[in-house]
Amino acid sequence: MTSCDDNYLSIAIPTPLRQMFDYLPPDSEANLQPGMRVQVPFGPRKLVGIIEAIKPESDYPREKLKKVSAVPDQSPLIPRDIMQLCRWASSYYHYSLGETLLQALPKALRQGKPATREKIALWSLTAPLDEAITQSLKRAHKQLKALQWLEKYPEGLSEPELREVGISKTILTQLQKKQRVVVHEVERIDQHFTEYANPLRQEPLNLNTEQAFALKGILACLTFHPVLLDGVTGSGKTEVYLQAIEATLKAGKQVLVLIPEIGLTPQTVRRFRSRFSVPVACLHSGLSDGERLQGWLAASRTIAGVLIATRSGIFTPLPKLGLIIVDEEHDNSYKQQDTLRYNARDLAIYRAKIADCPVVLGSATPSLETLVNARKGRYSHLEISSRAGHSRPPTLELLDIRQQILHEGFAQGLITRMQSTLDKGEQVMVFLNRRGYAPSLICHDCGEVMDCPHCDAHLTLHRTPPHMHCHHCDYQTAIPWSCPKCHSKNLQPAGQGTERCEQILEQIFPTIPLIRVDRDSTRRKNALSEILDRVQTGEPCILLGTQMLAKGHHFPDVTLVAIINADSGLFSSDFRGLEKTGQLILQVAGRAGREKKPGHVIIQTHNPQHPALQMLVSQPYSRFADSLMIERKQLKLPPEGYLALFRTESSMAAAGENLLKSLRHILLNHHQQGSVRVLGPIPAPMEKRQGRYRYQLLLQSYQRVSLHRLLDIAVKHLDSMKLPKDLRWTLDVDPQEMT
DNA sequence: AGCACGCCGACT
DNA sequence: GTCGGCGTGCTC
Repeated sequence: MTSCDDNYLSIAIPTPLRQMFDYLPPDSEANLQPGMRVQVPFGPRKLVGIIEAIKPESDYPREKLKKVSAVPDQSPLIPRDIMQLCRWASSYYHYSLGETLLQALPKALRQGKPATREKIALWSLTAPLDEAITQSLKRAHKQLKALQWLEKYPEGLSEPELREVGISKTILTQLQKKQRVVVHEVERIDQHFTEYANPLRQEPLNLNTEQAFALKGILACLTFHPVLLDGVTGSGKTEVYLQAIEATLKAGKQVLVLIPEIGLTPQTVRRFRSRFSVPVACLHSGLSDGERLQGWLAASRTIAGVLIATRSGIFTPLPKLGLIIVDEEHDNSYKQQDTLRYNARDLAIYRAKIADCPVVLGSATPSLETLVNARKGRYSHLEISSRAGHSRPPTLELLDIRQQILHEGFAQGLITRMQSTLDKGEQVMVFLNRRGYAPSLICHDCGEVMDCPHCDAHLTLHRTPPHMHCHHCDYQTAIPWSCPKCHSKNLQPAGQGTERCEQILEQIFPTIPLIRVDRDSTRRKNALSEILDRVQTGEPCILLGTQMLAKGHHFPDVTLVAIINADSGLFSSDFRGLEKTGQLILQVAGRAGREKKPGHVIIQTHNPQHPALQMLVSQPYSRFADSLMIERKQLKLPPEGYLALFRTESSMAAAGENLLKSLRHILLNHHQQGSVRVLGPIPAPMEKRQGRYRYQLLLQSYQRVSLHRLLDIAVKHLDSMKLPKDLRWTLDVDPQEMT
């Protein structure tokens, strides 16, 4: 409620200007509250803004104030807790509050569309499934699967829900033609999740001792407490999550589950939806703007009891929030790499504090940041060291390939092991973190390497379809006939990509089905889930792929995992390179094996004596992490020190460097006591990218507070400068990658 | 960041 | 004579 004195509205506007703008209330008698959406005239344009505060005075001359032109909603779209979260994010990441608040809303609302729930089309069976129908669809695998899902949900399923379980519109239309299914428009149910007699659809599984202990730890109290759930892959973390969610729902509270970008697979959603009868909403990049709005509304109106979302979901209102889960908390995709550069895992901690609820960070390979917090007692540390259902952990082995004859990157020893695994009727997974045919094309006569004209990077050679491709700026060109420098026709691919690997493996194992999984082979919608279905049949095959193989999926019939080029991760210019490599290797390793058939991992390396690799294969992850921590401590690097990185980008090579040089001077003048180190400016690891020159200035400190004080000064300084038109600067607090 | 205003070059 | 290049300045 606003008193009659409060006649000025402070409005957050989506502009990089770091200030609020005052407006007069609209003519209409609206119940105005902070967090409400407004439409305002702003210069020559009309913008959507958020009421940041209602106040009795304004510093701005009254006659110059403009009036709010419309108030589209009855109540705030940004509730108090989300406002608090955004204020914190805005100040911590030194980003405009207006832009922070607006990015917290789904695009449809940002664009001024009404916050209304639409009618939805629900699909359901025309008649119960019987033997005859099942028989008739014996060869139409997918159609039958669709009918089986619909049978379980007599109330009907929407298209997005069906898509999440791998059923496309095409399948539904086919079934509609056969009159097996019907579609009807219904009002969306506005039943709150608390009104379901039993939130469960399916009974929980039995927990082993460690799982039960972990669950108890999470539910020990329902007030704020962060928990690191440190469980090896296959230890049954998800079942612990599900039971913690169950308890939370039964207490009348909602749950937010954050998942890495590629982790939000149909299988994940399926698992949650089959367990719970209350609505499970989800938000991820595969949805349309309209679908995202509906998911957001279901969560913020307490219709959904559970929200599964990727990083931006951290900003979704959940009025009854009672538990946050961040799965695979070490995953890089929690860090936004542009605009507001937040880390959703870190925001999750703050949000749980606001909501006064438990927050679970789950991982088999926790980030060093989280491990330190656990060790210092800020988080409770719950470990699950054994795999659920008595399955044995995978064994890891370093394969020394020094002085060995390599068959296009494969050591003979590895090929032999692959053969014997396939002979046993088991599956093999080959992990290679490089797309394309070869990472470069080189002139055998003069040594010239084909480079991207816009970046300091080699062009990747692709064979299907044949072209040269820059993975940094998307530049594409035909494969050259001859060397542009010496005109020799002797151009040779150098190094291995997945396409080339595929070709080689087909030669070595001509009778074995080979399945390639990378961004190129899975571009088509549903391609990945079709591939995964095929692997699940258990027939012997070779699964070849990139990162995509490492996340979210489990391949129980894979018993041998080969990591082809582990070395590329060992000497990365980024200080987190080793940590990321170790996590990746263990994540890949964790994909394999089951109860009676444990997985074995072979890591090809030229550096078998590398201490980190040694540690990784012979010791638990925590020891590996310890060894990395020593170095971080010595170098003042996270988690022992805090970093902030200024980046510049300009088509003129010197412009950015000069800006950062002047910034450096300002900072050193303001800050002589030396608790913050200012390093640089230096060129970015890839100085030129997309035709622009990039520089960086690194700030490093043991004290977060003094670092942020200095950042305030720096940002104020940069804001006051007028910069050449194409010179951009950004600030990255707690940068994840220094690229 | 947009977007308008404004002041100089090659076109129907 | 006009369309349009992007410099500069403002946004309650």
